[in-house]
Amino acid sequence: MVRDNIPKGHSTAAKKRGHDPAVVTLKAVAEYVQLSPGTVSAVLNDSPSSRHIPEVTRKRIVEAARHLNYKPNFFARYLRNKRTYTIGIMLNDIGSEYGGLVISGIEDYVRKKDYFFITGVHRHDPELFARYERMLLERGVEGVITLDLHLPHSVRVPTVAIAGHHQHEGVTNIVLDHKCAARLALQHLADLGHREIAVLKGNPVSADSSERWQAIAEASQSLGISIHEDLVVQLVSESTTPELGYGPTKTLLQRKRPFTALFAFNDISAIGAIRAFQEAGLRVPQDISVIGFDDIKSAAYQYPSLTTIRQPLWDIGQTAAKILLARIEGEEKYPLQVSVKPELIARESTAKAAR
Amino acid sequence: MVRDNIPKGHSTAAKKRGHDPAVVTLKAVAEYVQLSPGTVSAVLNDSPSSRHIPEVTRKRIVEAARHLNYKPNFFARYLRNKRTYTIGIMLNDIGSEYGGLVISGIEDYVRKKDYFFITGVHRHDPELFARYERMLLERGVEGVITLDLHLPHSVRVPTVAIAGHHQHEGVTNIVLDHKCAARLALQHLADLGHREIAVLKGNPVSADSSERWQAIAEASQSLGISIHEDLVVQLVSESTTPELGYGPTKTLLQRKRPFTALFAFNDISAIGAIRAFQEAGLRVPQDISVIGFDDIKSAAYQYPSLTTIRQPLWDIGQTAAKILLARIEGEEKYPLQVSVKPELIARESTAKAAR
DNA sequence: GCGGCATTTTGCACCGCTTTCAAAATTCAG
DNA sequence: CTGAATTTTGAAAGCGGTGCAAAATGCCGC
Repeated sequence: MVRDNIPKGHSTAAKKRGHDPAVVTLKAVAEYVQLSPGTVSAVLNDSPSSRHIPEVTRKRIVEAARHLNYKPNFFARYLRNKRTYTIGIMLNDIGSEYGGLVISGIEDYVRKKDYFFITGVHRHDPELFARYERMLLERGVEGVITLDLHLPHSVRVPTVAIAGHHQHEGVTNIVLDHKCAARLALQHLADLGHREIAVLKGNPVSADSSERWQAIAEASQSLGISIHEDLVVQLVSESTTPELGYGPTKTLLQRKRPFTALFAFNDISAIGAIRAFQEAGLRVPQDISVIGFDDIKSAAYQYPSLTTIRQPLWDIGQTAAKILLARIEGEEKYPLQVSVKPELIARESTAKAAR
Repeated sequence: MVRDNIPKGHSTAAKKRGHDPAVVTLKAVAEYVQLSPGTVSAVLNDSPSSRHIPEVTRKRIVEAARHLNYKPNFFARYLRNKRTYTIGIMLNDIGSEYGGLVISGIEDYVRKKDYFFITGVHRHDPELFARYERMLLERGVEGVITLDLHLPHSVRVPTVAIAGHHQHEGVTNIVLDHKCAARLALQHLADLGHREIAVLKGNPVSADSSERWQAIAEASQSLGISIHEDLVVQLVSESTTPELGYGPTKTLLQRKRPFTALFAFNDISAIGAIRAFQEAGLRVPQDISVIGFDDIKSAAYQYPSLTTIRQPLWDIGQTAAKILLARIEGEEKYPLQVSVKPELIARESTAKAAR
């Protein structure tokens, strides 16, 4: 497996512990231009106290800094300024399309504002959450965005909770309009003639599970569709792969209660559900219609392509970042809650009810 | 959309610039126990110089620290120790299953060792790479793992390049045995009677593209299968969704040259390809066999489930982390290259050739 | 009661940068 | 040519820790 080893002439971590002459400090620049560090610092930061520094000196300093390739030490600088221009993102898992889309929206915005982000992976485990919360704060994040998390308490920096439902001090919740989502989905199924509808209910550790289920229950009532308890299955896995929906759908089929449509908790579980149906010899959508949730990119490329309730995930990320950075930059007003609208994306996985 | 705004009594970033009395410093602990900061530091770090500190004092200090909830300031500490216990991960995109699996392997290992990781998102864009390289180094990463990247130069900290093919100073490359992979895939197809095989060739920005194609070309030769140039399509999108393979497969079909099997660059493009085939009225695997690459979790839940060449992605992440942390902890020997073996996972998307 | 040794504890310099304040240098009015 | 006004620069404190040389304290026997 291993092809080759070579010994290196110098150690790495050990080396750094002393003074590394390769790294250019402010003092080095100051010596180079024969001025004091204070003056150099003032010029390079264009600080108010540098108002009176003559143009020639200024230019001399700037050029020396460039020439020596001076990079201010991030840590030393923090010690004075208490700024890191960094936000923390607390998410379930790094490999899911859901999280990927949201982060992409966040990244795009914070990059434009010259901020950086670091991630903590909670995996819905309170201990992991606590660990990463500590690490993010230790590293000076100036704000936090959480994804799909029941925040146990408010964090000591400004926070935006995507899919957050508990109102903590200092936290903005960004939530989808679940009532609307449920209505869109169930109306769509009802219009196609479905009356016996099964539901994959989210794992309680997922932040949206309870609200979404609530909304489905209400909407089904008002549409006069009753959802039999035998047709409701709770997702139990914490996987972010189709496995999430595969097992529970098998369970559902075992119950032998007939149904013509399935409303899955999200697209990824819908994909697993379709797999389970097809293994059972049921065709989607001819025998069973399936509707997902989220509209991840893959949904459109499944066969059959997935009808789903779209969440504007990228925009949600963007919005979260925008609100957070505004607060970090001193804005004192912030929304307690931002509600976003879902959209029905009708594709191939839903069709007229068989009967 | 916005539900409510409230004004806050105090600003955030501004507040931090002064001295925040809420945060417990070493000095505060020292005052509390009526000892000097030096003594407290020595005890809390269990440093060699604390040898002579009596057990009672030691206990008193430790308890005070716990009681006051003292947390050493990460930045101040760095300034002395030059340690961050943090590695950087440079990856294409945060929402892909491929990257997710690798990171999961990395995370698992570094967490056990009490390290932390921060990510940079290069999106195969040299400018973005440079930007995030700077930011990671600025923030004191002690090592870097790159994923699916043509590293333009060696980094000034220990580096492990997953799917790295260029030998840079101080870099360990972890590579898959592509010859073996190509042989496994083509032999499998040949055994099923396929002779006209199409290939989705990776986008050149992907690190493995060239080696993989090379290996396929060689293996096909030695198996006596010739791959016609009309049956080779280059992936051009930089998407990490099935879209990646969908368009190119349409192109392939337009060329009208018959084939019975497709070897996709990876699973995600294979999924897009299958979609394209099915839209064209071609059944997989009855009309066309499709084989993917990577064995991401979703592969098993597609319909048809995907035959693929498995890369042990989680293990690769784990191995990368292990090698990197060993170097950071002072190990001077390290492998220049680690080669890992692929595996054929035969599922439903491949079958006997139609003719 | 005191020197001498061992045990505890304390200053202090430094990591690299920012910022204030005062001093030095220069210019200018009279 | 003097003194004030203005421009330019430097010295120093401090952010929060670490680590070491040196000081303070305690304890022993004589």
